[in-house]
Amino acid sequence: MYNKAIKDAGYKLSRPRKIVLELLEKRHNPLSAQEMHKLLKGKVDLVSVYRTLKLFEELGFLHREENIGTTRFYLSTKAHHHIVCESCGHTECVSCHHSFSQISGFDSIKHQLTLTGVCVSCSK
Amino acid sequence: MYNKAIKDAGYKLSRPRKIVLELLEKRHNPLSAQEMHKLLKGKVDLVSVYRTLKLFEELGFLHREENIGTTRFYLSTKAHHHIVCESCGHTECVSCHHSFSQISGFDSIKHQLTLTGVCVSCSK
DNA sequence: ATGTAATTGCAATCCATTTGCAATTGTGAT
DNA sequence: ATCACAATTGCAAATGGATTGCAATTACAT
Repeated sequence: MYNKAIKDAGYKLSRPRKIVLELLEKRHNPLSAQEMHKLLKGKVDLVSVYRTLKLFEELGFLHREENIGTTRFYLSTKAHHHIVCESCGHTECVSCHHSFSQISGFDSIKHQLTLTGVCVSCSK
Repeated sequence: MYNKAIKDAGYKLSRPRKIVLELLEKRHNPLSAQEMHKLLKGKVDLVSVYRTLKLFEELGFLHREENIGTTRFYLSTKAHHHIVCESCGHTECVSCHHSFSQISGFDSIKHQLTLTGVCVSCSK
């Protein structure tokens, strides 16, 4: 569990951290800091949400996805991608089978893929 | 030329539009609004840069690329990708040969790829 | 139970981008 | 060329996401 990863890395398992982690585990789709803050109904300060997300990302089990306007975060042992419905926001995981490591003239290549479309229920 | 596209669409070929277009044509790598504003040394107001870019994008010959922190724009008849050096900002075009059209449950799929790395001269 | 360093919450700040509005300018008609 | 007027600009102010400073609080080792 991720609780353990936090403690093992020498960080306190504080109330905000437990609450944010719980939320992320319940809803396993990408969420923005603001969305989490709203969903938590004032239980955790927005600033603490940001700081918590930053820590989780550093610990390697939270990944970010830059969208238009905000950044969304999702819990996972490994980074992957998501396709987001433009109209209802529904997301689905898309496994990553792309390698960009052989682009000439560059080292340590990282990539981020943003996929958007219209889901079946919205296209009717 | 893009001048023609602006006029054909019924928009005025104003001084800021000419200047921004000229800059984008000269430097054919992605630039942020702020970078353009700086490069233009006060010749065009930052707000006008933003409005001009918005228009060019609507007209279809300017494309956006979301990076961490800012959005960069590049002139092209068709969208493609770029790899950006994390340390010096140097960019290079990467042609797009990915098809994501067959993801089940989604229509009208669009994608945006962000590639970052460290270029040869910076990795020394 | 206690001490203390880590962490929180609030306010204030930062930075990219957008909006309101009066002044200016491009363009088509005269 | 000049005119007339809508489109467009530039400034100032506002917005919105994210970050920072700091005093008060809290997790946790002892």
